[in-house]
Amino acid sequence: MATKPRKTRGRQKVELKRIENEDARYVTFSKRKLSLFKKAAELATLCGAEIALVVFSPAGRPYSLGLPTIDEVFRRVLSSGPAQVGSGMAGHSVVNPSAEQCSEVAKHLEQERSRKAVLAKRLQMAAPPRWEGGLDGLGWDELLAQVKEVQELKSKVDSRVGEVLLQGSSSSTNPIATVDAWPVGGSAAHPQYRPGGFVRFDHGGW
Amino acid sequence: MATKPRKTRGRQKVELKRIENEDARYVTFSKRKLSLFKKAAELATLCGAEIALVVFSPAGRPYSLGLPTIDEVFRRVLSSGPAQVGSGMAGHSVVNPSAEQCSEVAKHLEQERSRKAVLAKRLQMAAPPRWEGGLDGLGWDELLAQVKEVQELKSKVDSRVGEVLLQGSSSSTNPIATVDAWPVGGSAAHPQYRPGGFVRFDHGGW
DNA sequence: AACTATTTATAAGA
DNA sequence: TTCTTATAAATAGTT
Repeated sequence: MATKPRKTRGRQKVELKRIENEDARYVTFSKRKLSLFKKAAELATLCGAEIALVVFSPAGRPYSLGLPTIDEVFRRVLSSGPAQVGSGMAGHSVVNPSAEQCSEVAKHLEQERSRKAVLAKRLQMAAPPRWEGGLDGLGWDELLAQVKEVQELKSKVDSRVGEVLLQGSSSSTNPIATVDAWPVGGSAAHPQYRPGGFVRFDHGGW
Repeated sequence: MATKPRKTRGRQKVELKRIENEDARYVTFSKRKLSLFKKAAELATLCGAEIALVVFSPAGRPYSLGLPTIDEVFRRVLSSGPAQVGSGMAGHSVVNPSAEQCSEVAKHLEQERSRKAVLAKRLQMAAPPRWEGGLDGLGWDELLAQVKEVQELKSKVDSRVGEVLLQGSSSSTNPIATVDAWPVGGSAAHPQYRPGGFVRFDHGGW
């Protein structure tokens, strides 16, 4: 009988060098970024590891993930116990922090919050910073600060994204969330919150 | 004939929750951390993405990866062109930065260097910071600063680690490098540089 | 640390 | 971009 005509060649072994074809590079970036975040989230959940991950797309768009949440780290510092990190954010116990500790943390949180507000506005006003061009005027400290701010701004949603990524197991028909660190266009790319489900961000292609 | 006695049960589907058995958790952490870093390095190489990744082990040991190098980012900012990131650090062209830009960057680098020296010493003196306990006295800013410093301190070696990870393809018999963000014991865990090869860090088991 | 049987990730193609 | 399919890789459980 005739040789069976394969529908695809299956996964091909790929050379570890820059993908020159732009379309292919974009597609690969999207796919691999997603699974990288997924793997990171899995590592955090399975092993109780803390993870911070920032990825800049070839076009300069930032994506970030932070586990656990900033606030959660705070609680852990307060409780200063061995504290379970493992199963996501669930089941964490705060062991009666002293009044002094509380005010200390409250102060920090307050500072962070106001700084966030300022920077959030600034980021919305300014064109999205890119690695390609437009960074000439910035010093290293400013670059780092910007990355840091992005992480902070996104930490909350990111932690939820982490949960979502973990839910989306092998057989996922679910849409899986990715994070766009800041609004890309003027209005088209705002995050869409879904009450009972997960947080999804449009990221304008990639 | 008799049923073939399987040597192993093969890979088992695993539940996405904290691994309670300590030994298994450590082993899994080691394995998965390695491949996470590998995947990150691959994404950077294949798609020209910039990546920063920090992982705290369940015991609080930090591992980090930064692609490309801090210095490289600097050069890219200077040249402010589209700049190729793809194939690692190779083939990058600096397009004649102005004298003003040079001194600007030199200043920043100088600052970073002195801060590094100070913090490197401090980190060596102090017990390795852990998420579990011992962080009560630190504010959020200090925590972040510490993570940041770690990233900076390791950026150079990390970029090399990235290269090594990429070389170690499927059939790797090569030892593969991991990064320990700071010396663990008093003297036992210093990085071992190998001129022509790669950088390897002992990380005390995991 | 090495070994396999399986599960996952993914390169191509549609 | 999303779905499919064949194959490359990652990895859980053992030794």
